[in-house]
Amino acid sequence: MRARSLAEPALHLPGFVPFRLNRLAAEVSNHLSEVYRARFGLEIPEWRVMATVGSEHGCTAQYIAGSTRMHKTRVSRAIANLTKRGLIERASNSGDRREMRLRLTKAGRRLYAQLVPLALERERAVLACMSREQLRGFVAGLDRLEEFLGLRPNTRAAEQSQ
Amino acid sequence: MRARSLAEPALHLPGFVPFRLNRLAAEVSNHLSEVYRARFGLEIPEWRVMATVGSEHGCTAQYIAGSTRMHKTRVSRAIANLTKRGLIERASNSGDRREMRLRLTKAGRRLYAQLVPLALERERAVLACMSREQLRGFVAGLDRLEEFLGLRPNTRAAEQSQ
DNA sequence: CATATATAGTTGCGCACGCAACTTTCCTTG
DNA sequence: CAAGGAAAGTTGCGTGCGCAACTATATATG
Repeated sequence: MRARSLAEPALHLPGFVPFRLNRLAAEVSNHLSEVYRARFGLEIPEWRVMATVGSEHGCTAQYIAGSTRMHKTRVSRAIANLTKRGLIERASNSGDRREMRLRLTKAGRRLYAQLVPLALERERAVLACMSREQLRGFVAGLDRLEEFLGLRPNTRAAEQSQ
Repeated sequence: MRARSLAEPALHLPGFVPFRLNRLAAEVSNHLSEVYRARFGLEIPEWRVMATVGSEHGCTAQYIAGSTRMHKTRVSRAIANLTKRGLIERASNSGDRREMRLRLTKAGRRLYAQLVPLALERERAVLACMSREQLRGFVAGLDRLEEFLGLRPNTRAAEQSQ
């Protein structure tokens, strides 16, 4: 466990994994945003809400905040925008009147059906730079890191937000 | 190359790599920020500038923007803050009086010497969740993605900014 | 040598974000 | 069933960010 911090601390940002992850994530997001921003007028929070509600019909804002790890105010504003645009609808008819069940409207489902194939294609185009073996190793690392950092309980309720 | 977008588009955000990268990067950054924010009062842009200037003595703001892929205004403001705090100093004595050569001050070098080992330790602590073999595979994927996305020319001049 | 164009860096502006505080509803516990 | 506390969601506020425009300097061109 001896660190290499003797005379030369030797931190080079381009080789520092936390920095590399940030830069890579930002770059990949930029690629993706051309799809959901330029072509559909959605920002990242709106896109994430659409994607979540699209596959988890009837979920709550709290659930979205937990699974995407977005701050609940960010989720709240994204939902407000999407509702105003008529892409999702809120139903408070649950047994718990504090929470709002979210669903895509007809227009929302139409947009979702257009958006998803394009998003998947963008993902595929980026990941295509790796061999199948490389991709397997990379995703295994992702899995491991997410589990270690407690990002894995996606399917579960994800009650404890940050 | 047949996509799976027939009836069910099948996009599940927790398995969508661009999203996973964003979430992971944000989480790792949070871990790191406890070091440079709480203990040294630096935000991400300031930390990146410190780290860059610390290893690339005499570099310019343009170089930092290119290598970190931060917007030049973000870099400019970070430099202004760090200069105000007396951690870096600007010298316009170059042959080109438009650009400013950046260096750590004595106080800056002191802070840098404290900060770097802690940052490296945080990186190590996170990466320690992977076996040596897993880490190798993960970093290989990182390398490949960065090269594909044009994020690699770090050591070079990085003249073409975004 | 004058004009035009490009580059390094800064600043005004609008906006999205996170924090804290708030409202409303639910769930305790006496 | 009353009261305290917790949870879902919203909103006011301050701030950091990106865009566009700007200043100043350097370089190209007639």
